[in-house]
Amino acid sequence: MQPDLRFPRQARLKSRKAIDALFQSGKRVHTEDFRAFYLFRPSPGIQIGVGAPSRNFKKAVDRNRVKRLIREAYRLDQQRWKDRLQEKQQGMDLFILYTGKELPDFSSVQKGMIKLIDKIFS
RNA sequence: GCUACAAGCCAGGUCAUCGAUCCCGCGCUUCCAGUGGGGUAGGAAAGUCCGGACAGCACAGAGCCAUGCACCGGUGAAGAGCCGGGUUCCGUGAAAGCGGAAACAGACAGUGCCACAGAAAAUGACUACCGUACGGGAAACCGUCCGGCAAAGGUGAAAACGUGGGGUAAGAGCCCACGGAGGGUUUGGGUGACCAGAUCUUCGGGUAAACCUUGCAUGCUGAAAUGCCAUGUAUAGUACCGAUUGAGGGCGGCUCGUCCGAGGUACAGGGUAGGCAGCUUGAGCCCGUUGGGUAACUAACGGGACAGAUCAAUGAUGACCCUCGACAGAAUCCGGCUUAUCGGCUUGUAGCAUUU
RNA sequence: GGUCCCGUAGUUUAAUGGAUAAAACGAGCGUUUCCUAAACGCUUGAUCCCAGUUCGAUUCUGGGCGGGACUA
Repeated sequence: MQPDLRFPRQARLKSRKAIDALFQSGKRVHTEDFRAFYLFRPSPGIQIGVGAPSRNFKKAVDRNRVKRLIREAYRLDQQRWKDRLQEKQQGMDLFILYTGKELPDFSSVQKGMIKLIDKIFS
């Protein structure tokens, strides 16, 4: 069966308030190139936001590129996240920051995301 | 054909799969899910350096301050932009000319400053030159005092109109000729800056991106503006000021005028920070034809295309082709300027080579 | 998005338009000590970049680059 690869507005972290709360009280996890803030909540579903610091990427073009790669990697692999959440019977808010200094390519972002999942759910 | 310069233009393409956002249609009337179609980064989107539109501030008054601009004409909504012209300077040249550059009002309104060097850096006098007197000496001449003078010397970034002649004790725009510069009056040409000339007069630098003077202009704040809806709290506490004897405020500052005016300021603390409008089609842009203008630009007609997100879309992956892809990402919108930029195309100018 | 400020040795500060750019701390070397510290002496090293104004710019003007603050 064809997996659902859509990435509608509801799946994104939309509220500034929610983002502030996530940064204030969410848990954080690091891998070598990523940092994730996350917060489990009882209501089902997942909302995700992405970011790239202007400290590491001075040009807006590069920041856009990084954010697009992360978003795309999540979109194509979102079933993996949903399955894990299904096991825990919870929903979550998630914010992923790219903290590496070099502009990544798509496959390295994909690998990094898989490491993140393992770290968060282990 | 190659090279250099200038101006203008383009800013990899195609296919497949999976997405995002906006608009239109279908969907059950609306909404939602779903579904079909279409649009979706730039020449600089950048810097925020100028100029506006738009919005708000009760009216947007007077004076002073402050700020900005600074040859003339045109263009345009406007400008520190653009176009044309003038002047000055630079390059080239025998010259005519050609090419380039310029924050280009005033140093004859006033004040300040000009290191080192030099006598002196602005009513100049060290050496030198000249004269009288006195002293010495046979004389040439030397010394001292007083006076004259500003040609010569050296210093410096800059030294007191230049050259030649007359003149004189020695000299000097002191006088004359030619030339240069400033000011007044005036004639002709030009819309004007200015140019050409006449006449009188003056001749001691530089610096205004030093203060300043003159002329002109400017109300301020910026889409986190602003309007509306929703949610929520505390109409509470402490201190000071004030209520017609007026606190405080009225969007650069001060003063005056005028208007509003019953609350204001500080401390501590509490709450909200969600949505809609503004928001994308406008003094618009591009192409073509004709007309006007040296040009910038403009008029008429015909045709064409227009991103609209709001935690923030405009993308990802794969394949193929080629010249192997630079700088770079909209956030209210326009007109300019500046800066970044791989490669390519067109036109013009100059030089070189080749062919006829 | 908007408004504003600042760039001087490795760091923190100075310097009327006059250049040999000053000081403290630091760093390096030396003296002293059995060794270290302290002390003393010596040395090192800078005006963010490009133009312009001026005889002459750290300073004045324009442009660029970099950093920072404020703003519902």
